[in-house]
Amino acid sequence: MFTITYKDKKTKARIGKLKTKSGIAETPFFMPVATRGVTKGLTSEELKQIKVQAVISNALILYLRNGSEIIKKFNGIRNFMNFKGINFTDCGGFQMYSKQIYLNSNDKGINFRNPVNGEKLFITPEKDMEIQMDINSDVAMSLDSMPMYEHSKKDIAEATEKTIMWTKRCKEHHDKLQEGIPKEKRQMLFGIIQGGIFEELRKKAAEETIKLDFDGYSIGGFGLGETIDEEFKIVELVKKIVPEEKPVYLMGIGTPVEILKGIALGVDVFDSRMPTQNARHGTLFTSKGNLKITNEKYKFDKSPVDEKCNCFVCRNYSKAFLRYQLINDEPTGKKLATYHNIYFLTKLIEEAKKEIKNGTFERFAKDVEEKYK
RNA sequence: GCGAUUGUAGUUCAGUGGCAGAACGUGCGACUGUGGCUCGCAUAACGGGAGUUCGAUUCUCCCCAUUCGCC
Repeated sequence: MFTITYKDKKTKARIGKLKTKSGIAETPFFMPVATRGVTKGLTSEELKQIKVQAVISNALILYLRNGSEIIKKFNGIRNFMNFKGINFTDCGGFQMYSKQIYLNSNDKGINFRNPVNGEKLFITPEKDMEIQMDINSDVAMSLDSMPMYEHSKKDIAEATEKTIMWTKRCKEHHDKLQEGIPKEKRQMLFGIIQGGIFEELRKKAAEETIKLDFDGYSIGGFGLGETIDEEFKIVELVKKIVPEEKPVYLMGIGTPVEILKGIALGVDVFDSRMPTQNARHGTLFTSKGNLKITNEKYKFDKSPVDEKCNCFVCRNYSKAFLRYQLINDEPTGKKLATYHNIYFLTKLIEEAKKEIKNGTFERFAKDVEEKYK
């Protein structure tokens, strides 16, 4: 299911192949978010053009508007959105972070308010597995209880315990739902490891989760206020516990610097709404660092967003054009900005892989980090 | 020409005899496992002149401009 093909000599970086029922993706890779079955602004054909290998949609959000029910009739999201790469689904535990829909939770599951019709929804680990099976993604996530960064250590410890409990229930129910399905046609399941920035909590969560033998392991709960050092100290710790031959997914992380730091520690999969959201709000990745395209200084600038970028936006459009469309809230401006940011990140990781094969990855990662300071 | 009306940020409008407000715009920033024509901060104004008053953007007069009506 996961094989490592190259290993960096100086860092823990590695290249691998993740084999799913819909095909193979080469790790490490970055997944744009496709929460409702679409990456805002981009068609599946454009994702293919950019060579995006995988996207991640959201089981809970899809369920709220009957998406999972509709998708089931299509035999899965692959047919529904016509994206022929790998489809991940997020369980929706992260939506405990959303004050708009989250109500409360207990040991059995999570109460959400469906904003569409005001209905109360109780999501249990079992229910969540069923929704993700309906969506028929290639890789599903176990349901976790999302701890808030600002919560007390006691609260985070409780959320971590609850997550471990739910993770077990997810695994058992998921196995049951797939009984009789040949292994190569099964949906994979990743277990989410929580624990905040506390080493002993993360350690315990990681140890308990790996006992259940998941197809991969997800590190959740970052990008919410902790420092980069706090974050990667924990990533390093979790990586020491997870067996080397299992893929590791650092959930929600998507800045160029953090992705490269993750790769250096042996993380294989990333996702984030940051590149798409930032694009819509006018912050673009470039080979020289972040560029705020809406700044007045680009008003008459005929040059492309990034001279070194080969994406179709940079080959065909000027900064002035992109700025003008973005400050006027033109959907096409947002689309082009999104295209560029996703292309940039995807390409960055492709370059990182070449550098790993060359044995020059460490230096490459340092250079990029310098530019994003 | 006569009568009336209104002049406050770039725009549309509040308001006050004693520090002048909003919205939108503009500028800058933020955004990390949903999302927003999102969020945060900043910017900037009393048409001109005279008078009354301790003090006028506010009251009075004149001028200029606006809008409406009438000839």
